[in-house]
Amino acid sequence: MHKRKRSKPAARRRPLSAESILRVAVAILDRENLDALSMRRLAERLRVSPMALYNHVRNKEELTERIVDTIIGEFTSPADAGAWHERLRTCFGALRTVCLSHPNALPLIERMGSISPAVFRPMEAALAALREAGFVPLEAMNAWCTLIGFTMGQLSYQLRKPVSFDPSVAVERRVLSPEDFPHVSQAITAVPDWDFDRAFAFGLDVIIDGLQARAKATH
Amino acid sequence: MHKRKRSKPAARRRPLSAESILRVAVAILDRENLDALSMRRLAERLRVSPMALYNHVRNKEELTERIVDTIIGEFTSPADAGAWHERLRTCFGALRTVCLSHPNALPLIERMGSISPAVFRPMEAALAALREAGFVPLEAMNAWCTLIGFTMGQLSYQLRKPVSFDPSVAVERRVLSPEDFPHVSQAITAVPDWDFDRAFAFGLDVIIDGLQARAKATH
DNA sequence: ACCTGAACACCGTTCAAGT
DNA sequence: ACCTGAACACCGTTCAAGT
Repeated sequence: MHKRKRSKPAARRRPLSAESILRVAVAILDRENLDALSMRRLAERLRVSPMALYNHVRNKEELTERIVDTIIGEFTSPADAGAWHERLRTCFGALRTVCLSHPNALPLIERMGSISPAVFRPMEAALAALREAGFVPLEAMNAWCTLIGFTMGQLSYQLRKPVSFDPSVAVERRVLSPEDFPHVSQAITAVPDWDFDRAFAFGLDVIIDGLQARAKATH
Repeated sequence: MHKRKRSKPAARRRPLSAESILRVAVAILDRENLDALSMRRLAERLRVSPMALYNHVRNKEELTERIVDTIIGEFTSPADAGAWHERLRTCFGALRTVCLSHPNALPLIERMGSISPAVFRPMEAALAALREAGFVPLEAMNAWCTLIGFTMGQLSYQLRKPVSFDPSVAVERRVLSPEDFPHVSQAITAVPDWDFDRAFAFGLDVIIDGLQARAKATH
């Protein structure tokens, strides 16, 4: 018989590893969505029994934490050179870009309980810039908290199920009446082309201006 | 026989209604957690078959959106009087307090796709103050976006599974080495008593300072 | 109009068994 | 050391049936 060696088991991959599991998991997340990421479907994609995964990952929670690590691991710190406020801008801009490249992962990022170096790299870069600006540790931590809160909070809005959050569809559906919400109504007609990039740049400028004023005040 | 009228069916409540369902659902959320909020457990608490719920609520998604509406509905707008920056402060402070009183609901709030007046009340109050400050609609919207992003993003950090996010436990577990993360390490030893209320006040001040500078600049 | 039980198609995970 | 199938205890939801 002319069977080729081991050709039958239908493209049975190289031995399962935490890396391959993680790679396929992120692929499911990016190409489908969060609901599609179940242990059973993941195993199916890897052509393996669901229980095989548990040899490489303790449980689903550990899997999701490692996914978050992998994603945040894509962040690269800004160069040490340049003005501190410029470094802050590129730091949080880069973090935002990473998160935007994996939009379905945001709920996992927001709810991660993990501790890995990856998570602290943006923090380290930001604190370095803030200390250089002259802030004492407490101020630097408060400033970091302001910047990361703003960045992630904006992303949360941007990546929400979009149609329904758009205030203009609320107007169409009559739940937002111009009598009860004059300013909201006026704002959405006056700003028909909402741009999250522009809003992020605006907010970052506002915060950095506020920080700069404080940095000068204490010097 | 001395059966009391209808006393047997074990405290079978008044007829099921969307209100009673919502009330019990929020109770489960507040006293247990998000995982405990399933249609089946909710029905059990209401002493009713799971399917009975579907006479009052289209599906679980509609239920969670109505929960978010109820919670955000607890927000009360600040009075129209006072300086615009003070009104902003009380507005976002009040919103934050509401969210903090239902800590397990934050993931639902962050992922709501709902449109109801409740959701736009804080926005209306903030835009009113911002317009009074002299911002044109686009600026006012950008400023709103900055403030709400910051507020919700901070809450997301504050309400994370706490132990594991605390950087100091990362140090204990050796994943955060002082050599690789000098500034993070220094910051957490220098600031042992982290206070989210203080951090929120700091961030709000920074943002409002930045906005105030802009408001003056254009006048 | 409202509620029910049975059933379906999913979950994550334990366990005993195989190599 | 790694993988498997069967089983358990859950989900949300459909459907046909009851009042």
